Amino acid sequence: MKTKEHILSTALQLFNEQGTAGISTNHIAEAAGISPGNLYYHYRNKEAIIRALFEQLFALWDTKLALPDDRLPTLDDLQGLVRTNFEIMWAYRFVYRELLALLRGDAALHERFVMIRQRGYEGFREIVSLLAQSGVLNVPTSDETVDELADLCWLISEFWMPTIEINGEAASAAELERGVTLMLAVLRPYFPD
Amino acid sequence: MKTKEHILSTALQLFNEQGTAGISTNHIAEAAGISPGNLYYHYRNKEAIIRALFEQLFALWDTKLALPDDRLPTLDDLQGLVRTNFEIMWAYRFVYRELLALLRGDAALHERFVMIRQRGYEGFREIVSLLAQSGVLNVPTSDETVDELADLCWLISEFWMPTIEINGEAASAAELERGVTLMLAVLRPYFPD
DNA sequence: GTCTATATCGCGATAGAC
DNA sequence: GTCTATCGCGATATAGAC
Repeated sequence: MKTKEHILSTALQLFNEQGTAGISTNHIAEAAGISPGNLYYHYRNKEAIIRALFEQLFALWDTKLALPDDRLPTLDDLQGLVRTNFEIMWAYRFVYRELLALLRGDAALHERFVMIRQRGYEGFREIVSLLAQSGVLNVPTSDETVDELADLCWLISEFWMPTIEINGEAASAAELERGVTLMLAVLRPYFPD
Repeated sequence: MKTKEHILSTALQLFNEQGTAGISTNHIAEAAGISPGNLYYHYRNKEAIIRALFEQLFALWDTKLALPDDRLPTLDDLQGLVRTNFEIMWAYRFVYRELLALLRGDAALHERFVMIRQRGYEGFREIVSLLAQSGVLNVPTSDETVDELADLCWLISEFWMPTIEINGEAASAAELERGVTLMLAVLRPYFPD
């Protein structure tokens, strides 16, 4: 299984550097130091490689974005979640750079992505709701404000990195942290006292 | 100049429907009812067509997103701006669906996009600041909260449509309006009284 | 301005030897 | 599992006639 994983990590690097459109299976094979034929032995085609990378991303989301299950979440937990998400998204940055284009070409992947994403969003919604319940946020739990705040936090979590990447330079730690700041700015009016 | 414009509108439609990656110059020519050679007479290559479409988008932004210059802007103006922006982005929806990929392949376009976008952001920043000055928002004009609110409104304005498009269906009017709602939710805590 | 014809290229994918 | 060799295809781009 070593070659199979090597292909994936090579492809990830190339996709992150140059985008999926400019990278062919030949490029990946050459960069991985194997023959094109060998690549096709391990993966049906480029689409399969992209799918496998998405699955790695899904697995990371699944394992690293867990909520504490023994206590109520705090504001720090929420910030940590967003920071971790930024890290994961940076490692797989080609994904959100061309997400809609990638999903349009692969209906099965699209469906799966939407499902996974929905789970992630609901986790977010749950945290905000629990913060409201525990009084960290001064919002009635049943209020639609909870939904709005969750939507806003989610939007930042998903699209803050693409936003700063538009300017061209690599996303610096300081710029990413600005995203966390903005999320807190959204919530700040609801801090008690 | 009729053919030249016809090529553009045909390409726009195809790009919006199927993305730029899947559409070749041959496809565009065929859909436009002209020969491939003729297309190349009018445009150097596909990149040139994409650039021309970006220029159309820039022109729309420039003419349609103007602030009132005879009075202070209102909250309604801000909402109208975002709605208009949504309309424009929908007409050129292929752009934000694969923005970072498109810009990476064309340094000159990238530079120009960043400049135009910067102008747009500053206009936004200006509105929020004026809303603060005129007391529509209860925020000290010099406060960093103005920057945060401007950043948040801008993020919604740019990425709300891509967000809802992830779910796969065409962006409905109701879903787009939700973006306006979220922007108001960001500002609401700062409404006077 | 527009067409047809064509040259060149690289990609995706497979067959068959090792 | 891995390689070499190769086929077929479609995309880009140009030449030259009309």
